Amino acid sequence: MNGLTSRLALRLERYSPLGTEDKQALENEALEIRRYAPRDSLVRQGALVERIFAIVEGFACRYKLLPDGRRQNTGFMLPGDLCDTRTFALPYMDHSIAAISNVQAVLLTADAVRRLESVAGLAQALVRNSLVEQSIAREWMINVGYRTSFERLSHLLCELFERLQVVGLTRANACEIPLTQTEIADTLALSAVHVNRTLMELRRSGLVTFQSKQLVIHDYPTLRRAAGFDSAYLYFARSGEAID
Amino acid sequence: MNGLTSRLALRLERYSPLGTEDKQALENEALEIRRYAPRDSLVRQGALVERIFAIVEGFACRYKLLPDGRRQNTGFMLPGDLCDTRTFALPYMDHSIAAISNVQAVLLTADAVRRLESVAGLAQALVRNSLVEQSIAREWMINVGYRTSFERLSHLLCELFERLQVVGLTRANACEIPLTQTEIADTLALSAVHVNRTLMELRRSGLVTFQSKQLVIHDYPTLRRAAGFDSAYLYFARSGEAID
DNA sequence: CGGCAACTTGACAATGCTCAACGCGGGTGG
DNA sequence: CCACCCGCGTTGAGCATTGTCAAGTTGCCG
Repeated sequence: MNGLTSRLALRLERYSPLGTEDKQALENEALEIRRYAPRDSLVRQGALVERIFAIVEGFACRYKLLPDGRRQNTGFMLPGDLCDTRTFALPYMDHSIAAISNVQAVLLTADAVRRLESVAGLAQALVRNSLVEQSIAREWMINVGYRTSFERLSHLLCELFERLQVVGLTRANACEIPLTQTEIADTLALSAVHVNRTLMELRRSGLVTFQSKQLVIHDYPTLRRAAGFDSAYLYFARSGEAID
Repeated sequence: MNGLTSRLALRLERYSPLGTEDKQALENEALEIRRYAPRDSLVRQGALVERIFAIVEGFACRYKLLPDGRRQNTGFMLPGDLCDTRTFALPYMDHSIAAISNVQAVLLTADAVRRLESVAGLAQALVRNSLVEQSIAREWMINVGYRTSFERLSHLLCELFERLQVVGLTRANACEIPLTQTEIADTLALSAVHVNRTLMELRRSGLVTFQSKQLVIHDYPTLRRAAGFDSAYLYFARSGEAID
């Protein structure tokens, strides 16, 4: 297996064990690779669904725009993340997807997806992948809903760290998160100014520093507690173990 | 077709046309019916998934609890609504489902779901049903995120009205919505007190009255505009027409 | 008739927003 | 090579929306 689909495999393996034939099948469908620069659009709201994406490198995000220009990010797609394979069943996109950093993505056609889903080991992993995306959406509703700015930000950082950890993109207690404060604001439904202040507060309280895209977590237990973070909603099995 | 699955069929038909054999298949699987009183639990967070639900009568809601007792409703299940058929692929529920009013639900086993999905006309409708649920979740993220209390409430009322309309549960410009102000508050991430004030404001401005569970919309065009409501995310085709 | 849940209203507090100004750094064009 | 510019981050001051607390009312059900 080359580097291209290895993150995808790492990710899917947390949902369901994969054999070599499963990984090979992934590799076989990784035919069309595309690169995107920050802010490039992958799909736009209202567009027909002709390809779905598997993110191989970089951060992308799903978002919706309000008529007055406000923007809400409804999900992040990290390396190893894959769109719901059933997306083809709807005629148009209800939201947009754009690159945040430099992104490399595998484009999959409906046919490619059909072939992948017919591979025994992959089928379940793909289904679970979509279900977890829904679970994350529900958790985010709580995040932008009842949590305070401090909890929101802490929670997002915990989630990003754990999701990156699964695909091998963290070092001990640090990782790279290529988000601007404005992008975090559009995710947490806060103003950019307030994200800045909250980030300062996190720094002053010694829990976390986040500067020049580098996240360093100084006190994870306290951070988790402050965020009310319980990773159950991510459904990550320890690698090599069954999820249930 | 008896009354039991008729709402379900009405709903699914908006996603994909159904033939008589499709409706018959639904009817055939409606074996286990259960009734729930307000606040009864249908499934609890953490529980194993053994049955999924199709709501035949009444309102239910999905929700998560925060450790300190705050509660966030993450979705409503109205008559005709059906859980994602793939829910069985995850080992435990990440959220709970409870009845809001008196509820009548059809319980479906994994086997029943498999049989339904093998019926040509139903398969696509079931897939779209789940995708729309995800689309609604994204819209709700915006709702609890950037919208003001006035917009939030207006938006929720628009959504509920249109969803009920599809299953024939509205009269001209009115419908029954069995929600308390506290339940609305837990949905919109507002305090119950503020929901009350906002409801008053809607009433004073002549857009809507909502009293003793009866919603009456006096000026729908203005309400929609105030809410920034665009029903595209619900993906309802006009009955009898293809969705795309 | 009593009791309880839901609703209503007022006063006050607080979290987070807006506006505004300024620093900093990297990229670009003269 | 330097100067400028622009995006991003930082900070302050004042304000607004919404939360909290508290008290009181209404209406239904037993």
